[in-house]
Amino acid sequence: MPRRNALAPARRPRSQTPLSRSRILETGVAVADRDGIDALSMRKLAMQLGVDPMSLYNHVRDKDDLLDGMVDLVIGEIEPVIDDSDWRSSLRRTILGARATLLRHPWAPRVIESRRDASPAAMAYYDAVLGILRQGGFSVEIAHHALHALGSRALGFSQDLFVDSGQEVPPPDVAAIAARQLAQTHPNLGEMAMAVSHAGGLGPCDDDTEFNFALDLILDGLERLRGSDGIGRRST
Amino acid sequence: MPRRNALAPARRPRSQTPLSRSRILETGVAVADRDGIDALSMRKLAMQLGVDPMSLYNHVRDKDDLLDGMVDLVIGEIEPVIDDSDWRSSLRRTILGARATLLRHPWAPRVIESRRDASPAAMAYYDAVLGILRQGGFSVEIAHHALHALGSRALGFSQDLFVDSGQEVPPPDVAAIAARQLAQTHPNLGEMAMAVSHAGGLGPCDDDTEFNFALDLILDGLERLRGSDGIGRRST
DNA sequence: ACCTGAACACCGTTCAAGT
DNA sequence: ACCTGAACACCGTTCAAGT
Repeated sequence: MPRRNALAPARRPRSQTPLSRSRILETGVAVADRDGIDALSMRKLAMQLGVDPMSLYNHVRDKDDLLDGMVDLVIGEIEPVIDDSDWRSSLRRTILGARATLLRHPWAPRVIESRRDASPAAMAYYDAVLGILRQGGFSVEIAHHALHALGSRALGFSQDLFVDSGQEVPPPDVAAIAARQLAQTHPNLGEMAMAVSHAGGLGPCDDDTEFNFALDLILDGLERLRGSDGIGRRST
Repeated sequence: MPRRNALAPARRPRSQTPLSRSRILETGVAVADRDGIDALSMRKLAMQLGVDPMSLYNHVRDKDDLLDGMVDLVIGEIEPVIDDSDWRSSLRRTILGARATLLRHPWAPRVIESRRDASPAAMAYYDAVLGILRQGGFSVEIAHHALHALGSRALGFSQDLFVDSGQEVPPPDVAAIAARQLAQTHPNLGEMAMAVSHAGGLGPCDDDTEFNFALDLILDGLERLRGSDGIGRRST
């Protein structure tokens, strides 16, 4: 908790410390962490800093530049794990570390996906990930494919479509009824809903479990391609 | 091209055909296809329909409801391929079909990711995908994991972080210089940039190639788990 | 050099009034 | 029942003026 006053209500119209790009970015991250990214407007950020909205534009080109900087700050928090003994555990621990970081900034995934170019911190991170793969014996080509195959998972998140997070877990009996009704129109979804929760009802999925399952699936697949040159893949 | 007048400039202040939810949704899709999703405002959509902005609210709860409906329309275009002989090719062809559909609506992935709940069409699609897996011999548990592991890929897209699409391809000599300069600060990225394009320079990645690589990697991994109950997975 | 006030051109949406 | 005009409460950003 380094930024002591970042979240305190702006009591004085003037700020005591002079405005700076990094102060703006840090406050932006703090506001987004607290209120969500939709609540982050240039005007509100300025108010938080005790400053006129237009003053921000002396340190930040526009809102996109602000978001670029915030993303860079967050990705910069990630610390790649380099453990020369084993590419697989190095990469796995690195990615789970990235995941832990991004979980502290729930708004980050969506903003990261909307960026056009990789920020300096993202470049450094990807360079480290590539380094782990090359060190582990992957060809340049396969390492490149691997990065694409991991996609956002390389940074520790997966855009879960139609997420049920934030939805409350219904009591088992209600869930069972819902699942049965669902099965009438969508038998396979209904069956799944029935089976997903141990109680036999429709419960929310465990994000961490699913993330780890998919990550291991991909890492296993990559291990099988290690040492090959990436040529001659089957296409069914 | 069924909607003859959907894109014609609104010549008359009144529309001849009465407003309806489906006419609004179809026009919304058409406008987003043509101008991008950022250009789609309630006001602009109303103008396109030759109608007062507020009239839309008689058929659509709010903008989120509009986007929900547009997503439902697009996902409804996808036709799952059911070929009982082989789960793998059924699923593969289904997903590549979804991909072809979404490529016609470049705005859709981002909007899909922002939806809270699965639309009716999405429910039907996922039910079909689950059906393919169950028919193919997967346990409910593994089929469920598979859906999560596929993530957005089940719908035919992968959110490529920091995409270089839309960027022009530099001439080989310029690319080579850029790659060499990149290598000074980021050796592994530089090496990759050097190797990616056949000409030895930094070129844009082939989205289709990468999508297929990752899809096959996942399908291969799933095939290996087929028939198991999903219990007893290793965690490194 | 940095900050600011007023202003511009947009948003989504409410609400009361029309037909 | 459906449509509308005016209005509200927001946006990001330009620009000329201040210090």
